Amino acid sequence: MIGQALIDSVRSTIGIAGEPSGIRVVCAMSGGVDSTVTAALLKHAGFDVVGITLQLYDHGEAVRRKGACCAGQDIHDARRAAAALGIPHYVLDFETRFREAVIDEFVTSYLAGETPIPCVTCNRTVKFADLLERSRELDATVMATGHYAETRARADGSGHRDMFTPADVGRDQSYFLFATTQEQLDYLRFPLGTLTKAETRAIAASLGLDVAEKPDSQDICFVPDGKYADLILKLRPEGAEPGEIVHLDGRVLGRHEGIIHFTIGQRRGLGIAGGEPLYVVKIDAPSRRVIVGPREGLKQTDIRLANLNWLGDEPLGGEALPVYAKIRSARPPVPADIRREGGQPVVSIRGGEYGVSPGQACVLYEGEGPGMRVLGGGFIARG
RNA sequence: UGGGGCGUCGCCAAGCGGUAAGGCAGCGGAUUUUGAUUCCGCCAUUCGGAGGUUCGAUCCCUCCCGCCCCAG
Repeated sequence: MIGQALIDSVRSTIGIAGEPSGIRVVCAMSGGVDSTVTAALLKHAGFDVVGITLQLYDHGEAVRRKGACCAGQDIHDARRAAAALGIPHYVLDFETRFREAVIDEFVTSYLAGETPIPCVTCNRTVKFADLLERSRELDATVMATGHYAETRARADGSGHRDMFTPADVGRDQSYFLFATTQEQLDYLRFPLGTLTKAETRAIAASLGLDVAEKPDSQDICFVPDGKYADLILKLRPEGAEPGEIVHLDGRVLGRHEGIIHFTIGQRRGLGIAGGEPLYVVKIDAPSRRVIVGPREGLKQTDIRLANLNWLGDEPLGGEALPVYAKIRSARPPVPADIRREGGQPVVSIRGGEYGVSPGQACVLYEGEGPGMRVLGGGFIARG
């Protein structure tokens, strides 16, 4: 059952004055628990909900996969959930767009010796650009997704919204949302941001949703069995160019079957036994070399960012601004300073960080602890 | 073929008479809307080979095999 308090919370999250039935909300439905509950909450709160599911990649091989999304079984789940909720539902074929914007970039990035983060790419292109445009075409006032993050209207009456980390810190997905522009943020809503995952599941169960027990998604959605390298090799066989594994001190320790198999900070899979564990410290794409060294060799303080999405109140200048920076999804933000240096944003991690991988995201926060404001972020650049 | 040293899991390495530590690598699992990291678990009935001494040997003795070093 859904109580009045929860309904009020959902209405508050949407934050649009007026009768809910007169407010159209497009809800992105992946077929998973989170987005299904999001749609259900919106419906129960009285909004004019339209469900949209994107078909993103080949639906043949992913039909029975656990933890996938946006293909095969998940689309059926979404459609069925929408029918059960009594809301209109559309499935949009975004396969071509997804392939060009997300998969191709993913492959190119790995071949360049970087470690891409496709979830961010997908959010900033397919979901929050293309899908959002469709949502506007459908005359929706806002678009909602099942992400765990919060947005709130800015108190200055500007109509803009700020993004914050969610109530369930363990499920914080702000790391994957850093590239959301101010304009997109103003249009987006994340109704689950005030709930915990456990509460979401409980709501799904109490509403008798079929997806209540569905496993969480994990791994890269478009990679069938976790073997992302197989996908790259299928599309670009040259990714299998072997190369040398070289120690920081210059010794050649062995060979590898392609730089696409490695990411900075990686320890396992090197197949090299020594006195102490070795980590990938650097990947040199042109020479196909994978440089390894002790853990201490991973330490880095200055990080240059590419494609900065800045959500702060004041423009970022040459003066250092204290922030908290998060360079990987499963680690808390750490104290840092950000400034522009010759136009390019540079983040200085005060205590240094280990395993800074080009291609990954460096997300910036204001303050620390629960409910941190997201100041945007950028992709970690090489060098 | 004079002298000395060494040979223990794929790699490194303890044990030196009482019934095989540990690290690395590997494998499996947990965690994770990316890749990683991290954590947990597994991983030598056997100590180069053959004999001998002993209640009992990887540890002592003998011989053989294979490396390494110093001399030549």
